[in-house]
Amino acid sequence: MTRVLVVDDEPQILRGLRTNLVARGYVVDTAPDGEAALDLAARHRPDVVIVDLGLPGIDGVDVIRGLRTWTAVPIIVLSAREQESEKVDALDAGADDYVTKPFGMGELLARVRASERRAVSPDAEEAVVRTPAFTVDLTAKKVVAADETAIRLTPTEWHLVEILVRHPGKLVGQRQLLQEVWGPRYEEETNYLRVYMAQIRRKLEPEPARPRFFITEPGMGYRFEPGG
Amino acid sequence: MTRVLVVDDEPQILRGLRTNLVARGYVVDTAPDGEAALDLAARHRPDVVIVDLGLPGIDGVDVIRGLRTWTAVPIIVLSAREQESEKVDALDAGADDYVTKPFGMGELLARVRASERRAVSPDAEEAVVRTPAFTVDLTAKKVVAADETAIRLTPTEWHLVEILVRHPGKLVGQRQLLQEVWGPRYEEETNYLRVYMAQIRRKLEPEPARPRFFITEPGMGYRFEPGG
DNA sequence: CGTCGACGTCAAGATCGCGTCAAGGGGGCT
DNA sequence: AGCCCCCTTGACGCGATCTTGACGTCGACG
Repeated sequence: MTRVLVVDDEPQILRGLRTNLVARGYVVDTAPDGEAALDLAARHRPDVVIVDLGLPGIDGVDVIRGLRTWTAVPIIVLSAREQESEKVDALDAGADDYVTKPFGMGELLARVRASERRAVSPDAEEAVVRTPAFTVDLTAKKVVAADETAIRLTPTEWHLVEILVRHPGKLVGQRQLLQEVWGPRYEEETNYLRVYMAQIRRKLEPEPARPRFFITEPGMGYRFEPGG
Repeated sequence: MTRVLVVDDEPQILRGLRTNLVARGYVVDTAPDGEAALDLAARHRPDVVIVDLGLPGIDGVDVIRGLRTWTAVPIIVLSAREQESEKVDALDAGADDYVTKPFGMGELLARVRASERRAVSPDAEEAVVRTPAFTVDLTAKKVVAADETAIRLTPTEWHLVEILVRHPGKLVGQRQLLQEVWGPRYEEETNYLRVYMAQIRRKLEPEPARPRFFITEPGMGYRFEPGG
């Protein structure tokens, strides 16, 4: 399941893209302006972002910069402007691709596929992490306890678990966690981390009061220890 | 140093691209056809490949397929053909980007930069410093004793250890330590250093009273000696 | 031999960060 | 429209960590 965020101020284009993408099996979010786009991106964590440069309010290039402060998600730019300086600015701000309107839907879809392929390929291996108490399947986005029962995680819980599990043994700073899960404006809300780490431990740790796998490093961050 | 492989059958374009890329500090290989391209790619392992679709002999799309059998190197396609089906084929064969001729050099360079940026980010190097008594993992922010037991450091302790370990064998002034850990207003508080160095030695030195690794240079600062 | 400066040690109070609980509100699904 | 789940937010207690001061030790130097 690939989630695509489309940002454009023209309702027709938005509708056209949504229809085509949904028909290909994508899950689609749409945003009419930059504000909504940044907000949605932080909450829904799209796998690909398609953004129009000519937006009301925040400029498209600034949307790209805003995203790039905290995520490496592939960004495809749409634009009616042919000027080379526009393209260079958008690409150097962190965009991955640039398509000029009018564009063919087939081409755009092919570029989306290329973006997906790039993002998924590096970690295709070893998508399952096992511990003595539970198993995390990163591609299926599932957690299974040692006794084979499935464990349900909320989106936010999963997001945290995913980040920690992808860096086994490494300390992940609270800033980084907050930024990646909630967005760059939440770097100070260490409260969230405490609440959610407690919930995660309740669901995954044999003894939530004595964490073996999700270790707190006071004042610094959290660490996932696969060995326990 | 980034190595770029340019594949095109028109000598002028080849020369133009080489000149521009070399001027930007890239190392450039050129190939006039697909055979030479695949051969050069295998031998020189480029970081980015720029390939023209209209090649004599092997088709450009087949060059892409050939590369994709063994490498994930970013591939940028150049082409005079505007047809959408061409673009879709090239992208689905594994290309990352597609630029139609005539193209602006600034745009192409920006797309090369975008490719580079994507490729470099996922690689995080391991920074580990070993001594006979303990091992410091700078990326995981972890210290392990010689007997494999983990050693817990507080944030301040870790900060000090990190600075010293990153300058092995070198003397680090007390001013510098105080400034980096506590801030510029604490440059005179050499007390702090004494307290924390004592704690660090208690945790890491086999004989805290006779430091082997964290050496005091009276009146000047401290030094980390990996050999002990 | 005495003094002085710098360092190591220790202990106690203040502060900070963490885990926990619970209530409120909003959005999605039926 | 109603319900339920999830996210947000605040308060509280406890333990760990930081800060701070005092004291002992050692070596250099006069």
